[in-house]
Amino acid sequence: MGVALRDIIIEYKKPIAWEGLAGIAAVDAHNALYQFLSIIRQPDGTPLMDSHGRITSHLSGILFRTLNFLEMGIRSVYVFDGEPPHFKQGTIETRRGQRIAAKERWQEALEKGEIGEAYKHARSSARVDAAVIDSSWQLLHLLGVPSVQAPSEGEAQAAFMAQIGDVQYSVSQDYDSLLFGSPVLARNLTVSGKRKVRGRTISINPERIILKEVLNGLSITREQLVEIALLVGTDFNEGVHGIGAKTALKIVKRREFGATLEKELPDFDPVPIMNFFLQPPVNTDYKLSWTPPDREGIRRMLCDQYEFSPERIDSALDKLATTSGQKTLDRWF
DNA sequence: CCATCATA
DNA sequence: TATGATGGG
Repeated sequence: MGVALRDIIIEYKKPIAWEGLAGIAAVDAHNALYQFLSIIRQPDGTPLMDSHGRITSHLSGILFRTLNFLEMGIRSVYVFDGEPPHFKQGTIETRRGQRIAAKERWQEALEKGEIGEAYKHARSSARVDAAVIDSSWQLLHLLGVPSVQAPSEGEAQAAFMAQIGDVQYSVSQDYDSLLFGSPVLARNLTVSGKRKVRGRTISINPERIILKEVLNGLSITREQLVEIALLVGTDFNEGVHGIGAKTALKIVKRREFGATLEKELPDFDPVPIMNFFLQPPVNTDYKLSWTPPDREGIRRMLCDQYEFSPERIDSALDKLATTSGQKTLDRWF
């Protein structure tokens, strides 16, 4: 998923306290939803579902995270993907195949009673489908959180909104929004601050990446960062086998991007993808406004339709009303 | 993922 | 008050 720039970006990832994140955040909806669907599962891999078998993991994730963000002074905007560019087709098909394979392995592991394996493969089988998107859109509306429909890639739309100052930063686990020009990217915005990795619980803290710091630090332009991405591979192209981020950085700084591509991938034309990163299609016709959560509406949707516990929903909403202080909230809505 | 409860 | 285990739908 995304682009493998980790090795050259790692030193520009700075820990950031929650107070420093107060403001408006453009959330990469697909990334967040995938994360929720992937992780919010029982140990054997079964996602949260209502009695009709409809998946509800993402609704739980959206609800608690949105309310927690509000308590931290973060107003989120969810940015949804539109039509993918035609050159993403290969990636889309590869992922589809991987999901199907993972689903089969999940079943096999279950039959063998291998719970840990089952969970692992179940995670990889997660899919953000139309039902997930529709229900997410509906819940966000009830929470009073604006959603924006991107014409194409959500990360590109989020980057645009950050560039023009409508949001302070974009939120995603992927680095693509930097390629699209997002001045600030925030990662690891989990409230619990903990994650299980191979049985161990490690602490995960929010981090911030400032595009300007990356470019200045590496002494490259955004165009060159995109060149690096094209060499290592993106969602839109395969990249050159054997070239990682560090090698790509050297190549690009030596101004050998064109020569390297010509030699290694003579049939690949990078220009359309380059242009897509540098001037992606974006929607400029949106408006952002936040309203207080619609308690009754949320209850009707989550409790009456999806069988959430009313007690849990009430206590989550009560916490927002009291702990943050009504004055603070009134200023937002 | 997050909330909640048991345990210390 | 902190940590770990468990359940949520």
